[in-house]
Amino acid sequence: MPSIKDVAKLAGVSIATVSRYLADPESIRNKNRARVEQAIADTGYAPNILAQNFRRGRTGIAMVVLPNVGDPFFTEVMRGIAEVAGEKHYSILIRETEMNTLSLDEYSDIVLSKQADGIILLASICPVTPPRDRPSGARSAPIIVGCENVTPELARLPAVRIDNVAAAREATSHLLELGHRKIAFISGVEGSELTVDRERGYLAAMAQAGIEPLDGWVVGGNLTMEGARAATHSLLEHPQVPSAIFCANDEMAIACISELRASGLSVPTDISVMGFDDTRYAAVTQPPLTTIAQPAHEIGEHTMHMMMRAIEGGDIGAEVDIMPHRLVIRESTAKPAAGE
Amino acid sequence: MPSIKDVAKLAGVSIATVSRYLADPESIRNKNRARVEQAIADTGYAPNILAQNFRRGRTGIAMVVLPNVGDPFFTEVMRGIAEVAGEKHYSILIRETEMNTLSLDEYSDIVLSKQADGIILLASICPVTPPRDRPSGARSAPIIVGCENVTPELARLPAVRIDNVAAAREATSHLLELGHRKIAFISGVEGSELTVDRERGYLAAMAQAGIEPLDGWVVGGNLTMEGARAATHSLLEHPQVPSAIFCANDEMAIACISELRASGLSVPTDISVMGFDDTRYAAVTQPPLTTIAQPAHEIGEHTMHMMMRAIEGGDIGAEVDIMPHRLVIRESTAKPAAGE
DNA sequence: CTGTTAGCGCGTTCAT
DNA sequence: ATGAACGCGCTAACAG
Repeated sequence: MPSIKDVAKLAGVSIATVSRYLADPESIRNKNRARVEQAIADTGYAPNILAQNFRRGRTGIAMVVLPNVGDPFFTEVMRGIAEVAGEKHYSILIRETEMNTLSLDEYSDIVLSKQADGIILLASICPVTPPRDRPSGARSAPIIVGCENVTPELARLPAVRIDNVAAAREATSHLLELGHRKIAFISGVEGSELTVDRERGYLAAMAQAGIEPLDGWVVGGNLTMEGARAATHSLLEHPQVPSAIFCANDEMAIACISELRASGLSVPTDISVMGFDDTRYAAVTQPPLTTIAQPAHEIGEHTMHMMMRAIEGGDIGAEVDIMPHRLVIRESTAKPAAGE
Repeated sequence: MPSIKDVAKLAGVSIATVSRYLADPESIRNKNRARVEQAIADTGYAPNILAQNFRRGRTGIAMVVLPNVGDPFFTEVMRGIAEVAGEKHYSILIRETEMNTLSLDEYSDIVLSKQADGIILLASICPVTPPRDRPSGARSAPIIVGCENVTPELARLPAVRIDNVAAAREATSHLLELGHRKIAFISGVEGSELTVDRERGYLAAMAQAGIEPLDGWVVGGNLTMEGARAATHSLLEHPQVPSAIFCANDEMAIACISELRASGLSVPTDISVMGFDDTRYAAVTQPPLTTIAQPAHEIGEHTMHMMMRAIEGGDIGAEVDIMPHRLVIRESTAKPAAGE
């Protein structure tokens, strides 16, 4: 592994000249540039990024923490992140947290120990660990919340997301306008603000229509297929089986429909199902899913832009970037069956 | 940001002692250990991983290169990789290549420049760039092929995958046994061995049944939904519309079914559709998908294990780890309609 | 424009 | 068991 020193020696210049060439080839004399280029070719030299990063005190890595890499919505957000990251030669490091939630302090340690320059939280749960007392002068690490605010503690962090309350309210209203009154809600991960917000929107719409959801109509689904299956079952065993089910994401809606079908029910004839996210599966599901579209890719792009501004020194305070959402009506929702 | 020096000063010991404590807390005297621990707590010290890596000459990162992060099959492989990586404190860096294929040399540079300790190629295309002449003594970087062999040039690389030829042959045979004779194949990415292998399996089964596929029955789908849509269209416009379509992955099968439905055809009554991968969507699709199951998670685990062995010095040669596959019959395939 | 020098934080000899 | 000193590869300050 040739180092900058080998190149310098071979080219007959100092290592500083080579270093300058690397930073800006135009900054050295033509004559030397030619020799350096030749030496680089001859030695097969590639700069040691480890050393570069060490010297610069930065990693060029943004860490993305999310509950579930498999969710197509998150995937699309990640794509947006990766796209703008790539332009600026950042890499992104994915960390799937699933249930082992880290505290904010642990995330800070990650940045402080230079594993990453900053952290993007995608709808992940941060337990309510009170920030440890830090020695004075410890700058907090750049942390940006993508998609959703999570625990209340994070509410003051910079974020890029849609207005979940409003979106969930619109979704519920759509069902209401169709004539449904027995509307259930399969929520997300216990304790996440994302869930709280969407549930709040659901409850608000119901309240506005003068309906009080029965006990058992709001059930946790963990944003996963497995969770949604169990939730759907419990809904079907409810004394008042709902005529419409609003799922907090598409993933659950797909599993919900599958489960309904397995129970001999047809969608939307017997039960309407509504999703959230508008992932690429929403349109190909049978029946195609009525859902709330989020601009996933753009959310990712905005998040990473904000992150880079934060890394590169700008204090971005607690800026919150609210992105637009959109109700997409397809075929999984319809008027309730007569008699409902 | 406190450094090891600050801790040493506060504890009244040398930095070497602190360094030893970090490597093995038992290796220093009780008295000193207590003082070091206290000093670490007081300063809020966390080792600078950038410096550690620089010193050790390794990144602790494995780079995963794949064409499409959104594909649930790859996602599951990545999960397997990440799982075993995490146990050994490796991180994984995802690089989506889409169409901008890198040459093997460029991958080598990535490792040589210490962006990563090794590279895992997941069904990505490597263009046929002849390896650049390297100065003597340049060790080749650890590269492992997960899932599929890609270009013929990579055939000699260590790999973890199923027997794609055999699997595709079984899939096709299943259709044949049902009574189909007009069987089409929507293949993957042009130029990838993965495609070649599955196509070879398809052709072998057809040949064995004494059928020669018509021109236009084998059409590229790029492994994406968009590609599959177009491919399905072209199949429907074929003078001899097939009675069964074998898709090289589930993603395409799902889009294919959706497209068929949009054209007023029903699956499997009018046309049978067969997938490949058995992702988690396969079971919830309507109708549930007949497909070939690959042990995605295990493929990921094996791949990462192999990678770690390679990084940690063992020469693993061109070891190939063939994993088992399984035909999963669900409801998207059936006997052809009468008259076919 | 170029070379010399210092030092980033850590692991690792060598002494002691 | 511990401390002093060196160097990993590179960039940045300064002097020329």
